[in-house]
Amino acid sequence: MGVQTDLREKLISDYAKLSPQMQKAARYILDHPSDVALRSMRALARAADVPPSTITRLMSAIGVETWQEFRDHYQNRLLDQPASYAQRARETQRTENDANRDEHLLESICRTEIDNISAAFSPELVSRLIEACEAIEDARQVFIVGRGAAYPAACQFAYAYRLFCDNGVLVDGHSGTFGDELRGIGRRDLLIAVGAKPYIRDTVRAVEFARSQHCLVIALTDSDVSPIAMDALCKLVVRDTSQSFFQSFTAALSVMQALVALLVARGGPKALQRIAAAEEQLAVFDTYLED
Amino acid sequence: MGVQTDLREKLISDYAKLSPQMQKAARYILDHPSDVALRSMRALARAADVPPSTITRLMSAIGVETWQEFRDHYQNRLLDQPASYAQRARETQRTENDANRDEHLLESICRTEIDNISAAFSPELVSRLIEACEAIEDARQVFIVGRGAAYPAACQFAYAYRLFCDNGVLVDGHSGTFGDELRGIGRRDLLIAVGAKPYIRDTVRAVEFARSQHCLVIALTDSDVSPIAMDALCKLVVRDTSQSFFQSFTAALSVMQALVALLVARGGPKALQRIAAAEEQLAVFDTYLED
DNA sequence: AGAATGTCGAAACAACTGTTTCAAAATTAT
DNA sequence: ATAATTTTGAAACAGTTGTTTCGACATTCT
Repeated sequence: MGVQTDLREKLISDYAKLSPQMQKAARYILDHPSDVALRSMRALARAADVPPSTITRLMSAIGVETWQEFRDHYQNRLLDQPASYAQRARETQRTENDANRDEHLLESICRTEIDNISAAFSPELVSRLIEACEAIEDARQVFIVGRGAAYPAACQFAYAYRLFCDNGVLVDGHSGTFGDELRGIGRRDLLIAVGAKPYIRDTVRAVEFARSQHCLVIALTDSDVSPIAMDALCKLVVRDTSQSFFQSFTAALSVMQALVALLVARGGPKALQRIAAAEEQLAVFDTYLED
Repeated sequence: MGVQTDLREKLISDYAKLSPQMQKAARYILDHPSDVALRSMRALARAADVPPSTITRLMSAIGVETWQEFRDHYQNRLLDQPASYAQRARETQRTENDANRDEHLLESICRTEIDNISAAFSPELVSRLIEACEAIEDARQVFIVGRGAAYPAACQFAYAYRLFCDNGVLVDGHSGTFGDELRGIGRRDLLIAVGAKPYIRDTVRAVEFARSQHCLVIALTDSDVSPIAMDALCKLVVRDTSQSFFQSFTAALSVMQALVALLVARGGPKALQRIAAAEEQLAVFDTYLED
């Protein structure tokens, strides 16, 4: 065969020279290559939020005669690339060098992560999540605490939550001593505490302090008998099983994100409106890069 | 519905009971499964030398409502995805209108998250992860930057990395102006940048600055043409598909954790030794709660 | 300022999609 | 052989496909 240029590479290299709309289309194609092979052009255009004509224009822009040609290329790629499981199995049978030891590790990490996530969305957890939502909606102030490896999950929730509610406080100790942010916590408030074994003193102390002030607690932790979950109104127990030395906080993060999604969904248009306002404010601060 | 019947098996078991023309069609399908996924029904009929109506009749004969359903099944098999989570997610969204709307939402979030994770551990990403590892091992200093919603993922990596390597620097702007930590960055160093659309200016600037100082970049982002991935040594592209308004950083976090696990595994006993030392040091500070 | 250029999306197009209908043909039972 | 039944493919269908066209809009240049 002649010069079989890889259209994907072409798309990347020409990307900068394309018009904004074409970039949008090109980007979607790069991010969803299998859609090109399996779906129709119009369906792809719809998914990429672009009129069909943009796709056609993109074709001629990258020197492809017709969509059919482009699609064929992607279909062949899909067929050439053997089913990944089969491929991996073959590689496994080769001599055990370091490279496929790494691959094995990653594969088993993947499985574990998926297990952790599906466990986190079990029916029981789902109903507890809804309870958690109701508690958050009723709270005056929502404090979020998570130290060490649990900090990212806490942080994630606090960031998203603050985009549509102004009563969220992340207890991270950045403003002086840790726990400073908890001053004034009381009966009508709520503390969301995140942490798994080994439990960090600060987190446990924060929970105990909150309880002493009659503040309700939602615990996102690794066990029903975790010190963080003591006397909690709502215990969100997730797995942190991991192949490596460290615990995995993937499930915890996922649950945090789900909690946010639930709150927004229940908040209705009012919540969306607040998010829009928050984004506008960020735009004023020139936070984002415009296209 | 819930029963994941393999249509191929069904075709074989029912083969004897089919009419001659249908057998002809069934036989072609069994011999050319990828044609089902990639070509149109009429094209398939033409190739099997059978009128289109025979295919339709075959569908109802094996208890399949529509050709679309049949084709979807084969497409998913081609993609090596046991089930089309994304599509089912769409279906659940349609039927939701009741009080169990929350449960439906959570269920579809779960599926999307699992999809994102499995995509993040595809063979291609796995080999890129190993490349990333090598780059990290060779680097003098490792800077990690991630703003906004990407901060937790960056934070996670930095925290874990610091437990067994002392050349990691989290660029978070806590110590004065953002980017201050980048001073002195150079040829032998490495920057790990995390971010998805909408891209935050600070992150892009950090990447550009690093590049200008001839520092290598590893990008953990949502597209090959993301501004963060420009000229990156290694592009770790993960999905951030989400049911809610916000992007999901679950896959990004998971990849970060996997990177740490890989580094530790490759580091051998020396790495474990350093972790032990770090833990001991934390114990001295009375960080953890003992049992 | 106005002209030239590039970009964009709605509409129109013929071709093709998956499906249904119906009468002819082939098979089976009587 | 004749009636009853099944099997078959052409034709018609409404909807969708990929592509082209054209006027509106925005941007750049003079």
